[in-house]
Amino acid sequence: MLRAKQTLPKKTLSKRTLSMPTIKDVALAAGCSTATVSRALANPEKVSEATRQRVAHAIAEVGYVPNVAARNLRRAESRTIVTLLPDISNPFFSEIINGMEEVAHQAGYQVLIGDCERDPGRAEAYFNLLPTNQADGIILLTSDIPRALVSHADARADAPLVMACEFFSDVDLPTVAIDNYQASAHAIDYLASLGHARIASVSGPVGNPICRERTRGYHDALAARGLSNSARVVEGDFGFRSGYQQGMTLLDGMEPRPSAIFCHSDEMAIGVLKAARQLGIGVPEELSVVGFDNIGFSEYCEPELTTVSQPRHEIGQQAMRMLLSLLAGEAVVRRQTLSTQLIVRKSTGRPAA
Amino acid sequence: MLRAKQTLPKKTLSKRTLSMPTIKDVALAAGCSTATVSRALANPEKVSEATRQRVAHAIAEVGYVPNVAARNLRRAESRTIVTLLPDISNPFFSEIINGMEEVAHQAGYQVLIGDCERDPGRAEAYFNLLPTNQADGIILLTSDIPRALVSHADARADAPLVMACEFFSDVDLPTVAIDNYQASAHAIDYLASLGHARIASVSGPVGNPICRERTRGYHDALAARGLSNSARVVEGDFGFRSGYQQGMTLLDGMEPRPSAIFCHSDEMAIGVLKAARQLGIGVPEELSVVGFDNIGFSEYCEPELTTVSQPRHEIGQQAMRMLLSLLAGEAVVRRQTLSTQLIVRKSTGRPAA
DNA sequence: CTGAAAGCGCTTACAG
DNA sequence: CTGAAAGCGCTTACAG
Repeated sequence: MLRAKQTLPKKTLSKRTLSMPTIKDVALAAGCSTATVSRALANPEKVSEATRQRVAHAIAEVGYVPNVAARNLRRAESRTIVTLLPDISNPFFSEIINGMEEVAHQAGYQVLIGDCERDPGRAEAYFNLLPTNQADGIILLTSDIPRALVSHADARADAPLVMACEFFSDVDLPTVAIDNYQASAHAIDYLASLGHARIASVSGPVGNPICRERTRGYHDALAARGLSNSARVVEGDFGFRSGYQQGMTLLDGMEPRPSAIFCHSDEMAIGVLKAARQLGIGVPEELSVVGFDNIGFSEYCEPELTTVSQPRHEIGQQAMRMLLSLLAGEAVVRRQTLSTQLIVRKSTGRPAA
Repeated sequence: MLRAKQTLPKKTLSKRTLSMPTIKDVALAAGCSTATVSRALANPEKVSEATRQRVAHAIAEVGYVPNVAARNLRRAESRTIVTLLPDISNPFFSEIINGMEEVAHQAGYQVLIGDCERDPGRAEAYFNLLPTNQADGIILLTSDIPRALVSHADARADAPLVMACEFFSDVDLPTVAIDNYQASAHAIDYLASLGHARIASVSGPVGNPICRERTRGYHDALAARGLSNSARVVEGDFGFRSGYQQGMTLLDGMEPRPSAIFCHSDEMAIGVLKAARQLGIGVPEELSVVGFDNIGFSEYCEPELTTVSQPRHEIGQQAMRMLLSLLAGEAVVRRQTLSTQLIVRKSTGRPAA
């Protein structure tokens, strides 16, 4: 009888030949009820040693694999976490995602990556996975989503929502991030200590709270050095092109020209590098440039980029841990701040004399 | 009675207050059976106009959203496609993924991104989603998976498996890709036509079929020009660092030094650029460099990179269309070849006289 | 065109 | 420690 099971058509990827053994088959083979098989799997301590053994053998014998769809339906969960990000093509996010997947997989969860780039409707579509149990929680890597999706209620209740890197100015969600104010102030301070007196900045979108924080740090650090007069901030969108364009604005138009530029992303800093090159401005002799994020490319551009490094892998891990704790109904430190590091490479130096 | 429904606790993301209306609620409100509601949704042509109307109103009234888990269990499908890729941090893939998501979402499918980088066991884990209906199909963006996962049976049957960009040397899966042999030969030809006689190459992993194709194109193109004697291929892994290292090997060690280097990826080409810079070798005056893929960086490195562009968005779209056709049981053109384009920028020129 | 009923594969009080 | 039974929310022959 058990032998018969084994002569089933060989498993292949074609649907036709596919008919997976169910919990019923296991129960039959083990000589117990499906309830007991289920328990042996989910709560082994509630099943006698002997039964557990028989079930284990039976499972191996028939080649049983639980049907997750059925389990999820019954348990009203999906074991899926979605992470919403603004742009999947930005390599900044990939290491964060790796960190998230690491802890998710270990806990038996999947992560679904939701790219919101094109269309704000996508964020809503992903949020709609929650009430229908198609997703158990969401990690937001962007604050740029329709405001209506997130409310104060979500912040107060045990909503399965975690922010990573970013935050909302008006809703206090559980968050893991760096101290953007400090990191920015520190970069400016480093530039000032080198002797720079005209330090400009290419910000990310000004509506973005973390960019505001960074710009606040920028202004305060300048003020502390008595350099406020030379402050100049232009707005980019984190991408190469906007860095190039705004680099042109700052370097071609302004008089006197800034001797240093602090950018809110490496891509923009690399765009600034290109603008400088095109204008024949030497980096770092005539211009210092600082980026943000320490993406892989920052070591391979010319010159190698000085940049603020975030612990991306760890951010991903912590954010996922936080979310899983929330799902488990555990108490959670609602605000985790990880430390950054200024990585000094070749794009910064003393200003020309 | 219907009014009562509307005073349910306001929807929030917290699970506690969550109790979504089901098809039963709709049936009640519409005064018909659940079967009819189901039909009105799935096969409206089987339901009378009047009933359809009542159902539509009832759905709006109670705020019904189908429970996808239940539907999937019943239909034995998941409406999820997984795409396996070697390394999520490589920006080459993001545009392909965008293309896939575009057509998937339109057809009511999700795409689950499976990063296989770390651990070959991950590929197997993703394949295991198939027989349990947690995924309906797989698009492979890598050929570097355990051999046992894919067999001839899969190629012959209507297995829901599609290859994009890559292919297996011994299993003929439905594939959408470029002609790597031609694209490579064409790049070499371009270099030769510029006057280069010593053209080296930094290949991707030599076990990779597409790299073999490219190397074959490289050799044949050299042979056609009588340049076989100077052929030299070193192996990289597509990443920046290996490009830099192998660039050093080619430029620092060899005598006579190659005057042009063809790389199997932009990242490696950018690594070669860095090696040349460090050795004081001018590009393109003393060395021409060609990359592959036309990633975003390639326009922002110094000098801007000449590279082979693949229609990444379209590859993603076509691969997904092919897979959905397979799932629909439709006939499919099993081999789609999309065209490439050599984008000439600043990293190539005539060799020094 | 419509409804009653069975069933997808699991889990979980409940009773013993 | 174990089993019978109900139920998660849908879909789909089957019969009318």
